[in-house]
Amino acid sequence: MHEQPSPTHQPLYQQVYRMLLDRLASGDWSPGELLPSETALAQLYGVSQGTIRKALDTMAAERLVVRHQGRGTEVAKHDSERSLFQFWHLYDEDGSRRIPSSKVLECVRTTARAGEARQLNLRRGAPVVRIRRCRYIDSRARIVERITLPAERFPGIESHGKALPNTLYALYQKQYRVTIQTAIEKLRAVKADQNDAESLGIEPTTPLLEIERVALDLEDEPVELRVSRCETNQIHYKNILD
Amino acid sequence: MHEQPSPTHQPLYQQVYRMLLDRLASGDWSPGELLPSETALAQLYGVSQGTIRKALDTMAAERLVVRHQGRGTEVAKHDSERSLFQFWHLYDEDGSRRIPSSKVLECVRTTARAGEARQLNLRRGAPVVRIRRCRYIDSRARIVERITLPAERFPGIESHGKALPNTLYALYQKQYRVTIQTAIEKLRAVKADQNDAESLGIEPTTPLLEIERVALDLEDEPVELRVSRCETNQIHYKNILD
DNA sequence: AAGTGGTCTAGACCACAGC
DNA sequence: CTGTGGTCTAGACCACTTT
Repeated sequence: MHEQPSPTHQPLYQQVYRMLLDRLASGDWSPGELLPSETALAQLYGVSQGTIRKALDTMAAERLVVRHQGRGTEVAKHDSERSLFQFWHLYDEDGSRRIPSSKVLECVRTTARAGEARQLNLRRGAPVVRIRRCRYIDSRARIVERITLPAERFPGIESHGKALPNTLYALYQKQYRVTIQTAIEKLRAVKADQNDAESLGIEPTTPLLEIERVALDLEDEPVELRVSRCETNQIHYKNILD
Repeated sequence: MHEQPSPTHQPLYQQVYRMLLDRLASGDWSPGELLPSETALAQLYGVSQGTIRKALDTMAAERLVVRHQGRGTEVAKHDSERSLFQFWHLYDEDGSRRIPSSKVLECVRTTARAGEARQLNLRRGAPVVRIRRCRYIDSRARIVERITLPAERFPGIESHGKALPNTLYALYQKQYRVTIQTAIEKLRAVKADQNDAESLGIEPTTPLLEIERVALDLEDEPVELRVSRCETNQIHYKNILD
């Protein structure tokens, strides 16, 4: 079905993409569910199957959905595997990913500092939940993390206390209907401070890799701020440019 | 045109992609040139225009070619803009990319050390060219780099001496027909050594961000090893995960 | 005006999953 | 066997660039 050549003309498949994304974000379909088939969607939106296909292929490329030949198109789930492959960049010297374990040191509700408020797009003093945890690889403490969440998006999450699960993104999605879609990281080299040194069992002034991550949801709203400091003697951050 | 359903069956568009990639790698078309039109390629390979389109769209997604409506499909060129957007991840605090200037400290032909040989897929002691340079942002030295090239792929490059251009990838492509397609980076936090400290005008033990990059050509052969050490007070490494 | 890539459609056949 | 997504084709029309 064609339409008016208006000044704000967008290709059909982009319009369909937008509509499907909105429905995903509003929770019309849950992670793990199957979307209607291509032919059903084509009828629903009054376009050809090829147009639906192009929209779905785009969403698959962005990992919003997973296509299964013979089965259907599934809404992407934050199983531990996806978290690992999309959001975990720390590798061992031999090139293998190491799944760290975590120990929560602190998990409290408080108010946003100026920097946190700016990065999470909140007003200053807005309620946030702050988590500090230490992460272990081969039972050696390698990473200290400070995580800040807007309390409004995660009501009552602080009640988990120190029993918070290791894979937070799966928790966000399952319990709070928040899907992490993108993350922006800033990396710097810093000196370990007294706190870092104690948590990691190293001497102060040891160089650490600081990773400051802002995670965005399906609608590109920032929903998590995470600052990780890593001891990079045995591990490194791997990035592929292509 | 369909073909036999053999056990090694690959979709037509992937076969076409492969053939086009081979012709690109072998230099049948030069960077900046226009490929034959979709219809011409369709005739040439005996497939439909849609199949050619799918292959070309894939190549465009990988930045191997650039599509221009009304003009044609161009072989991607390593202008400074592309180098900047694909391979430069250091940003200012305000979020803008800073183009550094460079001063070459050393450019000599020598033999590969064990580590260099391993990463560049050479035998130990193979001839290499080693470059050391210092890079400046806002006329402050921020980065020291050690670059290692397999001499066979870049014959005579050492004769440039200290007059090497700032944008090396454009030189590789233009003068040596080597196109950098991918790069794999490993990031670590390290202490500045005596050399770093002198070059950057900082005190030893200052934490530096070390970026170890192996750059690959169109055929995924490693063709450059580059170790950069950056002072990250005013700049940071930015990475987007999506 | 001619030629290019971009969008959209319709229909055929194949490969795979599940009943 | 049915329904799903994956591949391939053919043709129409549009938007853009060049001559």
